[in-house]
Amino acid sequence: MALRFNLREQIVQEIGREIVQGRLRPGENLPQEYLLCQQYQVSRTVIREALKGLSTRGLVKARPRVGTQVCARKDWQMLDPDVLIWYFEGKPQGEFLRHLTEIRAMIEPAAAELAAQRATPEEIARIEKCFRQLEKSIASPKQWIEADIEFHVSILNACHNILLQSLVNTLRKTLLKSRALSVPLPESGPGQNLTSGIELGIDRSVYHHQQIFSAIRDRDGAAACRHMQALLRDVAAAVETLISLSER
Amino acid sequence: MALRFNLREQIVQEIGREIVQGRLRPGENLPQEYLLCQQYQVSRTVIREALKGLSTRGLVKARPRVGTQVCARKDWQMLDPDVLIWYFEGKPQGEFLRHLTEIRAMIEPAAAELAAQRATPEEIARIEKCFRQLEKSIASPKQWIEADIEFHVSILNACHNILLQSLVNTLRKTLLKSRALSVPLPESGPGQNLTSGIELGIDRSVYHHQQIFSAIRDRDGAAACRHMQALLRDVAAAVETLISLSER
DNA sequence: AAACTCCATTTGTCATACAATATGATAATT
DNA sequence: AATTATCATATTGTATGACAAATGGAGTTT
Repeated sequence: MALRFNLREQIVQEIGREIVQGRLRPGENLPQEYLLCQQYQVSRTVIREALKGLSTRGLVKARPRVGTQVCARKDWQMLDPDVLIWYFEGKPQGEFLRHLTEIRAMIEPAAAELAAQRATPEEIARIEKCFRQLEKSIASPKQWIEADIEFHVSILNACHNILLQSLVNTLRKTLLKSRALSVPLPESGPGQNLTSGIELGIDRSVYHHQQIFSAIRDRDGAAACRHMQALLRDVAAAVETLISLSER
Repeated sequence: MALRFNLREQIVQEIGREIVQGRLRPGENLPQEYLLCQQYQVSRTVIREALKGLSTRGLVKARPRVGTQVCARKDWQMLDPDVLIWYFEGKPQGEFLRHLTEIRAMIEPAAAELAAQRATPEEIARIEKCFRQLEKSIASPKQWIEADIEFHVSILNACHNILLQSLVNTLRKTLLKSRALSVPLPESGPGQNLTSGIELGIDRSVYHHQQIFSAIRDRDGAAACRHMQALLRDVAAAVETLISLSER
């Protein structure tokens, strides 16, 4: 067992995975606290604090005399980064990226349009700064991904909608915590064509980003929306490519 | 203090509000555990389990020797329904509805289009059932709101995107837990014109819903998108009306 | 100035006891 | 017989006291 966490956190992770990945099913009772103490060889304090971590995430509900039951899926706080990670760990590679890209394709064009109307001069300057950083990062995949994320976050923040910002922040945290992005890079040996393929895509990507930034700066919402759509079509295609490559 | 909750939950709520509503600021230290025990007149067990609930939501971080610090806002799990409610409690009336409607206007047209492509026959039947229920509920505001929510949820679920479903579920839970919807109804005395205004809107609303359902059934994504946009324009206008009325 | 050692402070963990609560069985009442 | 009231019991909720582990800083050495 990894020692990155304290006892409580380790047990949260273990039981959390058991539930979210379906080995403990909704309605089932967890063993009683004193049995969990024996099972994990820890004190009841640790078990109870771990169960609190799960009940805060809506995964279990404890009641005296009844015990601790696994909640129905509709009660789960799926938008907790840990819950999301546990969930997608149990799914095929790339599934998270696929869903993420899809919801981005729904949101970001409309968000770009709104940002074009609402962004303050400071926010436009911030978007430009992120774009310049992106231009400078085409050589380094790691830096490029970071700069790319910052660019999109800066646009979404310019919408001045706290719910949107919260969603983006959650997805960003999940993306960075998960290994979703660290998968395709290791196999740079035989897949040299993958690298060139990505670089081919990067030129188009930089162009799209430039067009999006210009449109927002010029307060042209329709154009910002259009170019964001085009960019996300490319992203979706790239994700599918990565998935098919990682399946070999 | 309401006794709806156990001690731990009460303290989670109290300190959670202190943080999210800004009376305890990021970087600040909470009092040490033994001091909190004195302050709230409870055992350290309760304090620790409460702090655990806050740290799971990303509001605080505890470290030996250093104490328990309020986290930066970017670390907060804003999409936890409790955190959202605490946050909007500190904001003007209707602020949550406004932000909610805005993010719906970004997402739902695209989602309706996707649903038109992807919905299974069962899901289309479900959407129709929700629409029929809506038609039957025009007389009862309470039932109408429920049916309306179910209709939109059924469309969003037909997109088969777990992230989208999770977001919708979170917002739905928050809406139902908060008093956001229970505000305008009490003042039905002098505001009779409000009622008639809403009923005028309901006719249009039923029409829009009908068009949306038909478009999805007929696999006409573009039309579904168009009609959803029209509906949400009306919703946004209604929200603004309610806000201005509640400000009198 | 940098690295190391030690110390004091705070949270982390353990153990035990008792209180509160919800369920099901049992008894009392109609 | 059906319903209600009571009680016993199992499980989590809370309290208390003790010790362990981790961390930051002061002081020491190089």
